Amino acid sequence: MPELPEVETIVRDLRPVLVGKKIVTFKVTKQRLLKNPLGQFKKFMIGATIFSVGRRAKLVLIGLSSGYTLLIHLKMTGQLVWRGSSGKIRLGGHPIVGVAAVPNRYTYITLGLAGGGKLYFNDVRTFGYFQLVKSELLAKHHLKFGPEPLTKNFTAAVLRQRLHGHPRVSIKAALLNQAVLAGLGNIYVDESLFAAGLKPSRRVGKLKSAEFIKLWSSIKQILSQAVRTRGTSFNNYRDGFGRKGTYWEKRWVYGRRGEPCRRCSRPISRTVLAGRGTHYCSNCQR
DNA sequence: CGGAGTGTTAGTCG
DNA sequence: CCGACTAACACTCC
Repeated sequence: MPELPEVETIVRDLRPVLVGKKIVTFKVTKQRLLKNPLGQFKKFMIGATIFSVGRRAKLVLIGLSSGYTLLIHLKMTGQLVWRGSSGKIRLGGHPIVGVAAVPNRYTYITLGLAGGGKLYFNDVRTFGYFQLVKSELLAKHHLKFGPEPLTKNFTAAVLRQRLHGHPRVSIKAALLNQAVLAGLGNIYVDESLFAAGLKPSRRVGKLKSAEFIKLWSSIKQILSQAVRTRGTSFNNYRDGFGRKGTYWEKRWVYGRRGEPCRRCSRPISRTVLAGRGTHYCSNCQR
């Protein structure tokens, strides 16, 4: 599930309940999900206090008083669920159909917090990971990512400059590349390209100046709308406040193969590009 | 039952 | 450099 808008939603929901809490236990039942030795996690997490919860690209960043930052990548199906001592739940990530309780059979990591709250990491496909990085090295670690599309620094000129190094790549593959631009995934690339009127297979080097500008504004518009609607949810996902992510209902092309285009009524096409299911309108997108 | 498809990313091969 | 493909894994849908 999680692309930029979903991770942003998760981070905003979890921040108020996690900041200021001290970690007292750290339990793992699938060590493959840890990118550092278990001993390091125990050493730098247990006893540490959480002082920040943030996001970079699709990573959740949890700043610790031990001088380390915990990086959590949810990949396809990762989910973070917080349960307070009163039993209140907040969660973010992929909904697991029919599995509402935590912990459950997909819970692989549990953080115990002072005061009785717990943070659970569930992951059906187990592609996600936890990684500890020294906070002072975080900036260096983040160099591999392109700019954040919802910040002021992200101008049309920046987008053009980032894409410039990949002239022969399809615009879809380029936008999926986190080194070009951080945070877009399969859904929002398809949606942004529809909004920009660009065929996903268009080569970056063939885009005109006006098309870069249209693409830039489309990316910003689609992503900010998705953040406002708390992201996209398949199935019956609900967040900890009982609300749904509703971008799914607003989508233009993703997952609409064969359905009439909302703009011109011709059927939405689906192909495979850059190894991903790709949805577009062959009439509205050129 | 079998095959296609699923929100990510790192890696290999040609 | 670049894209096609695969692998990591578990599950749903048709």
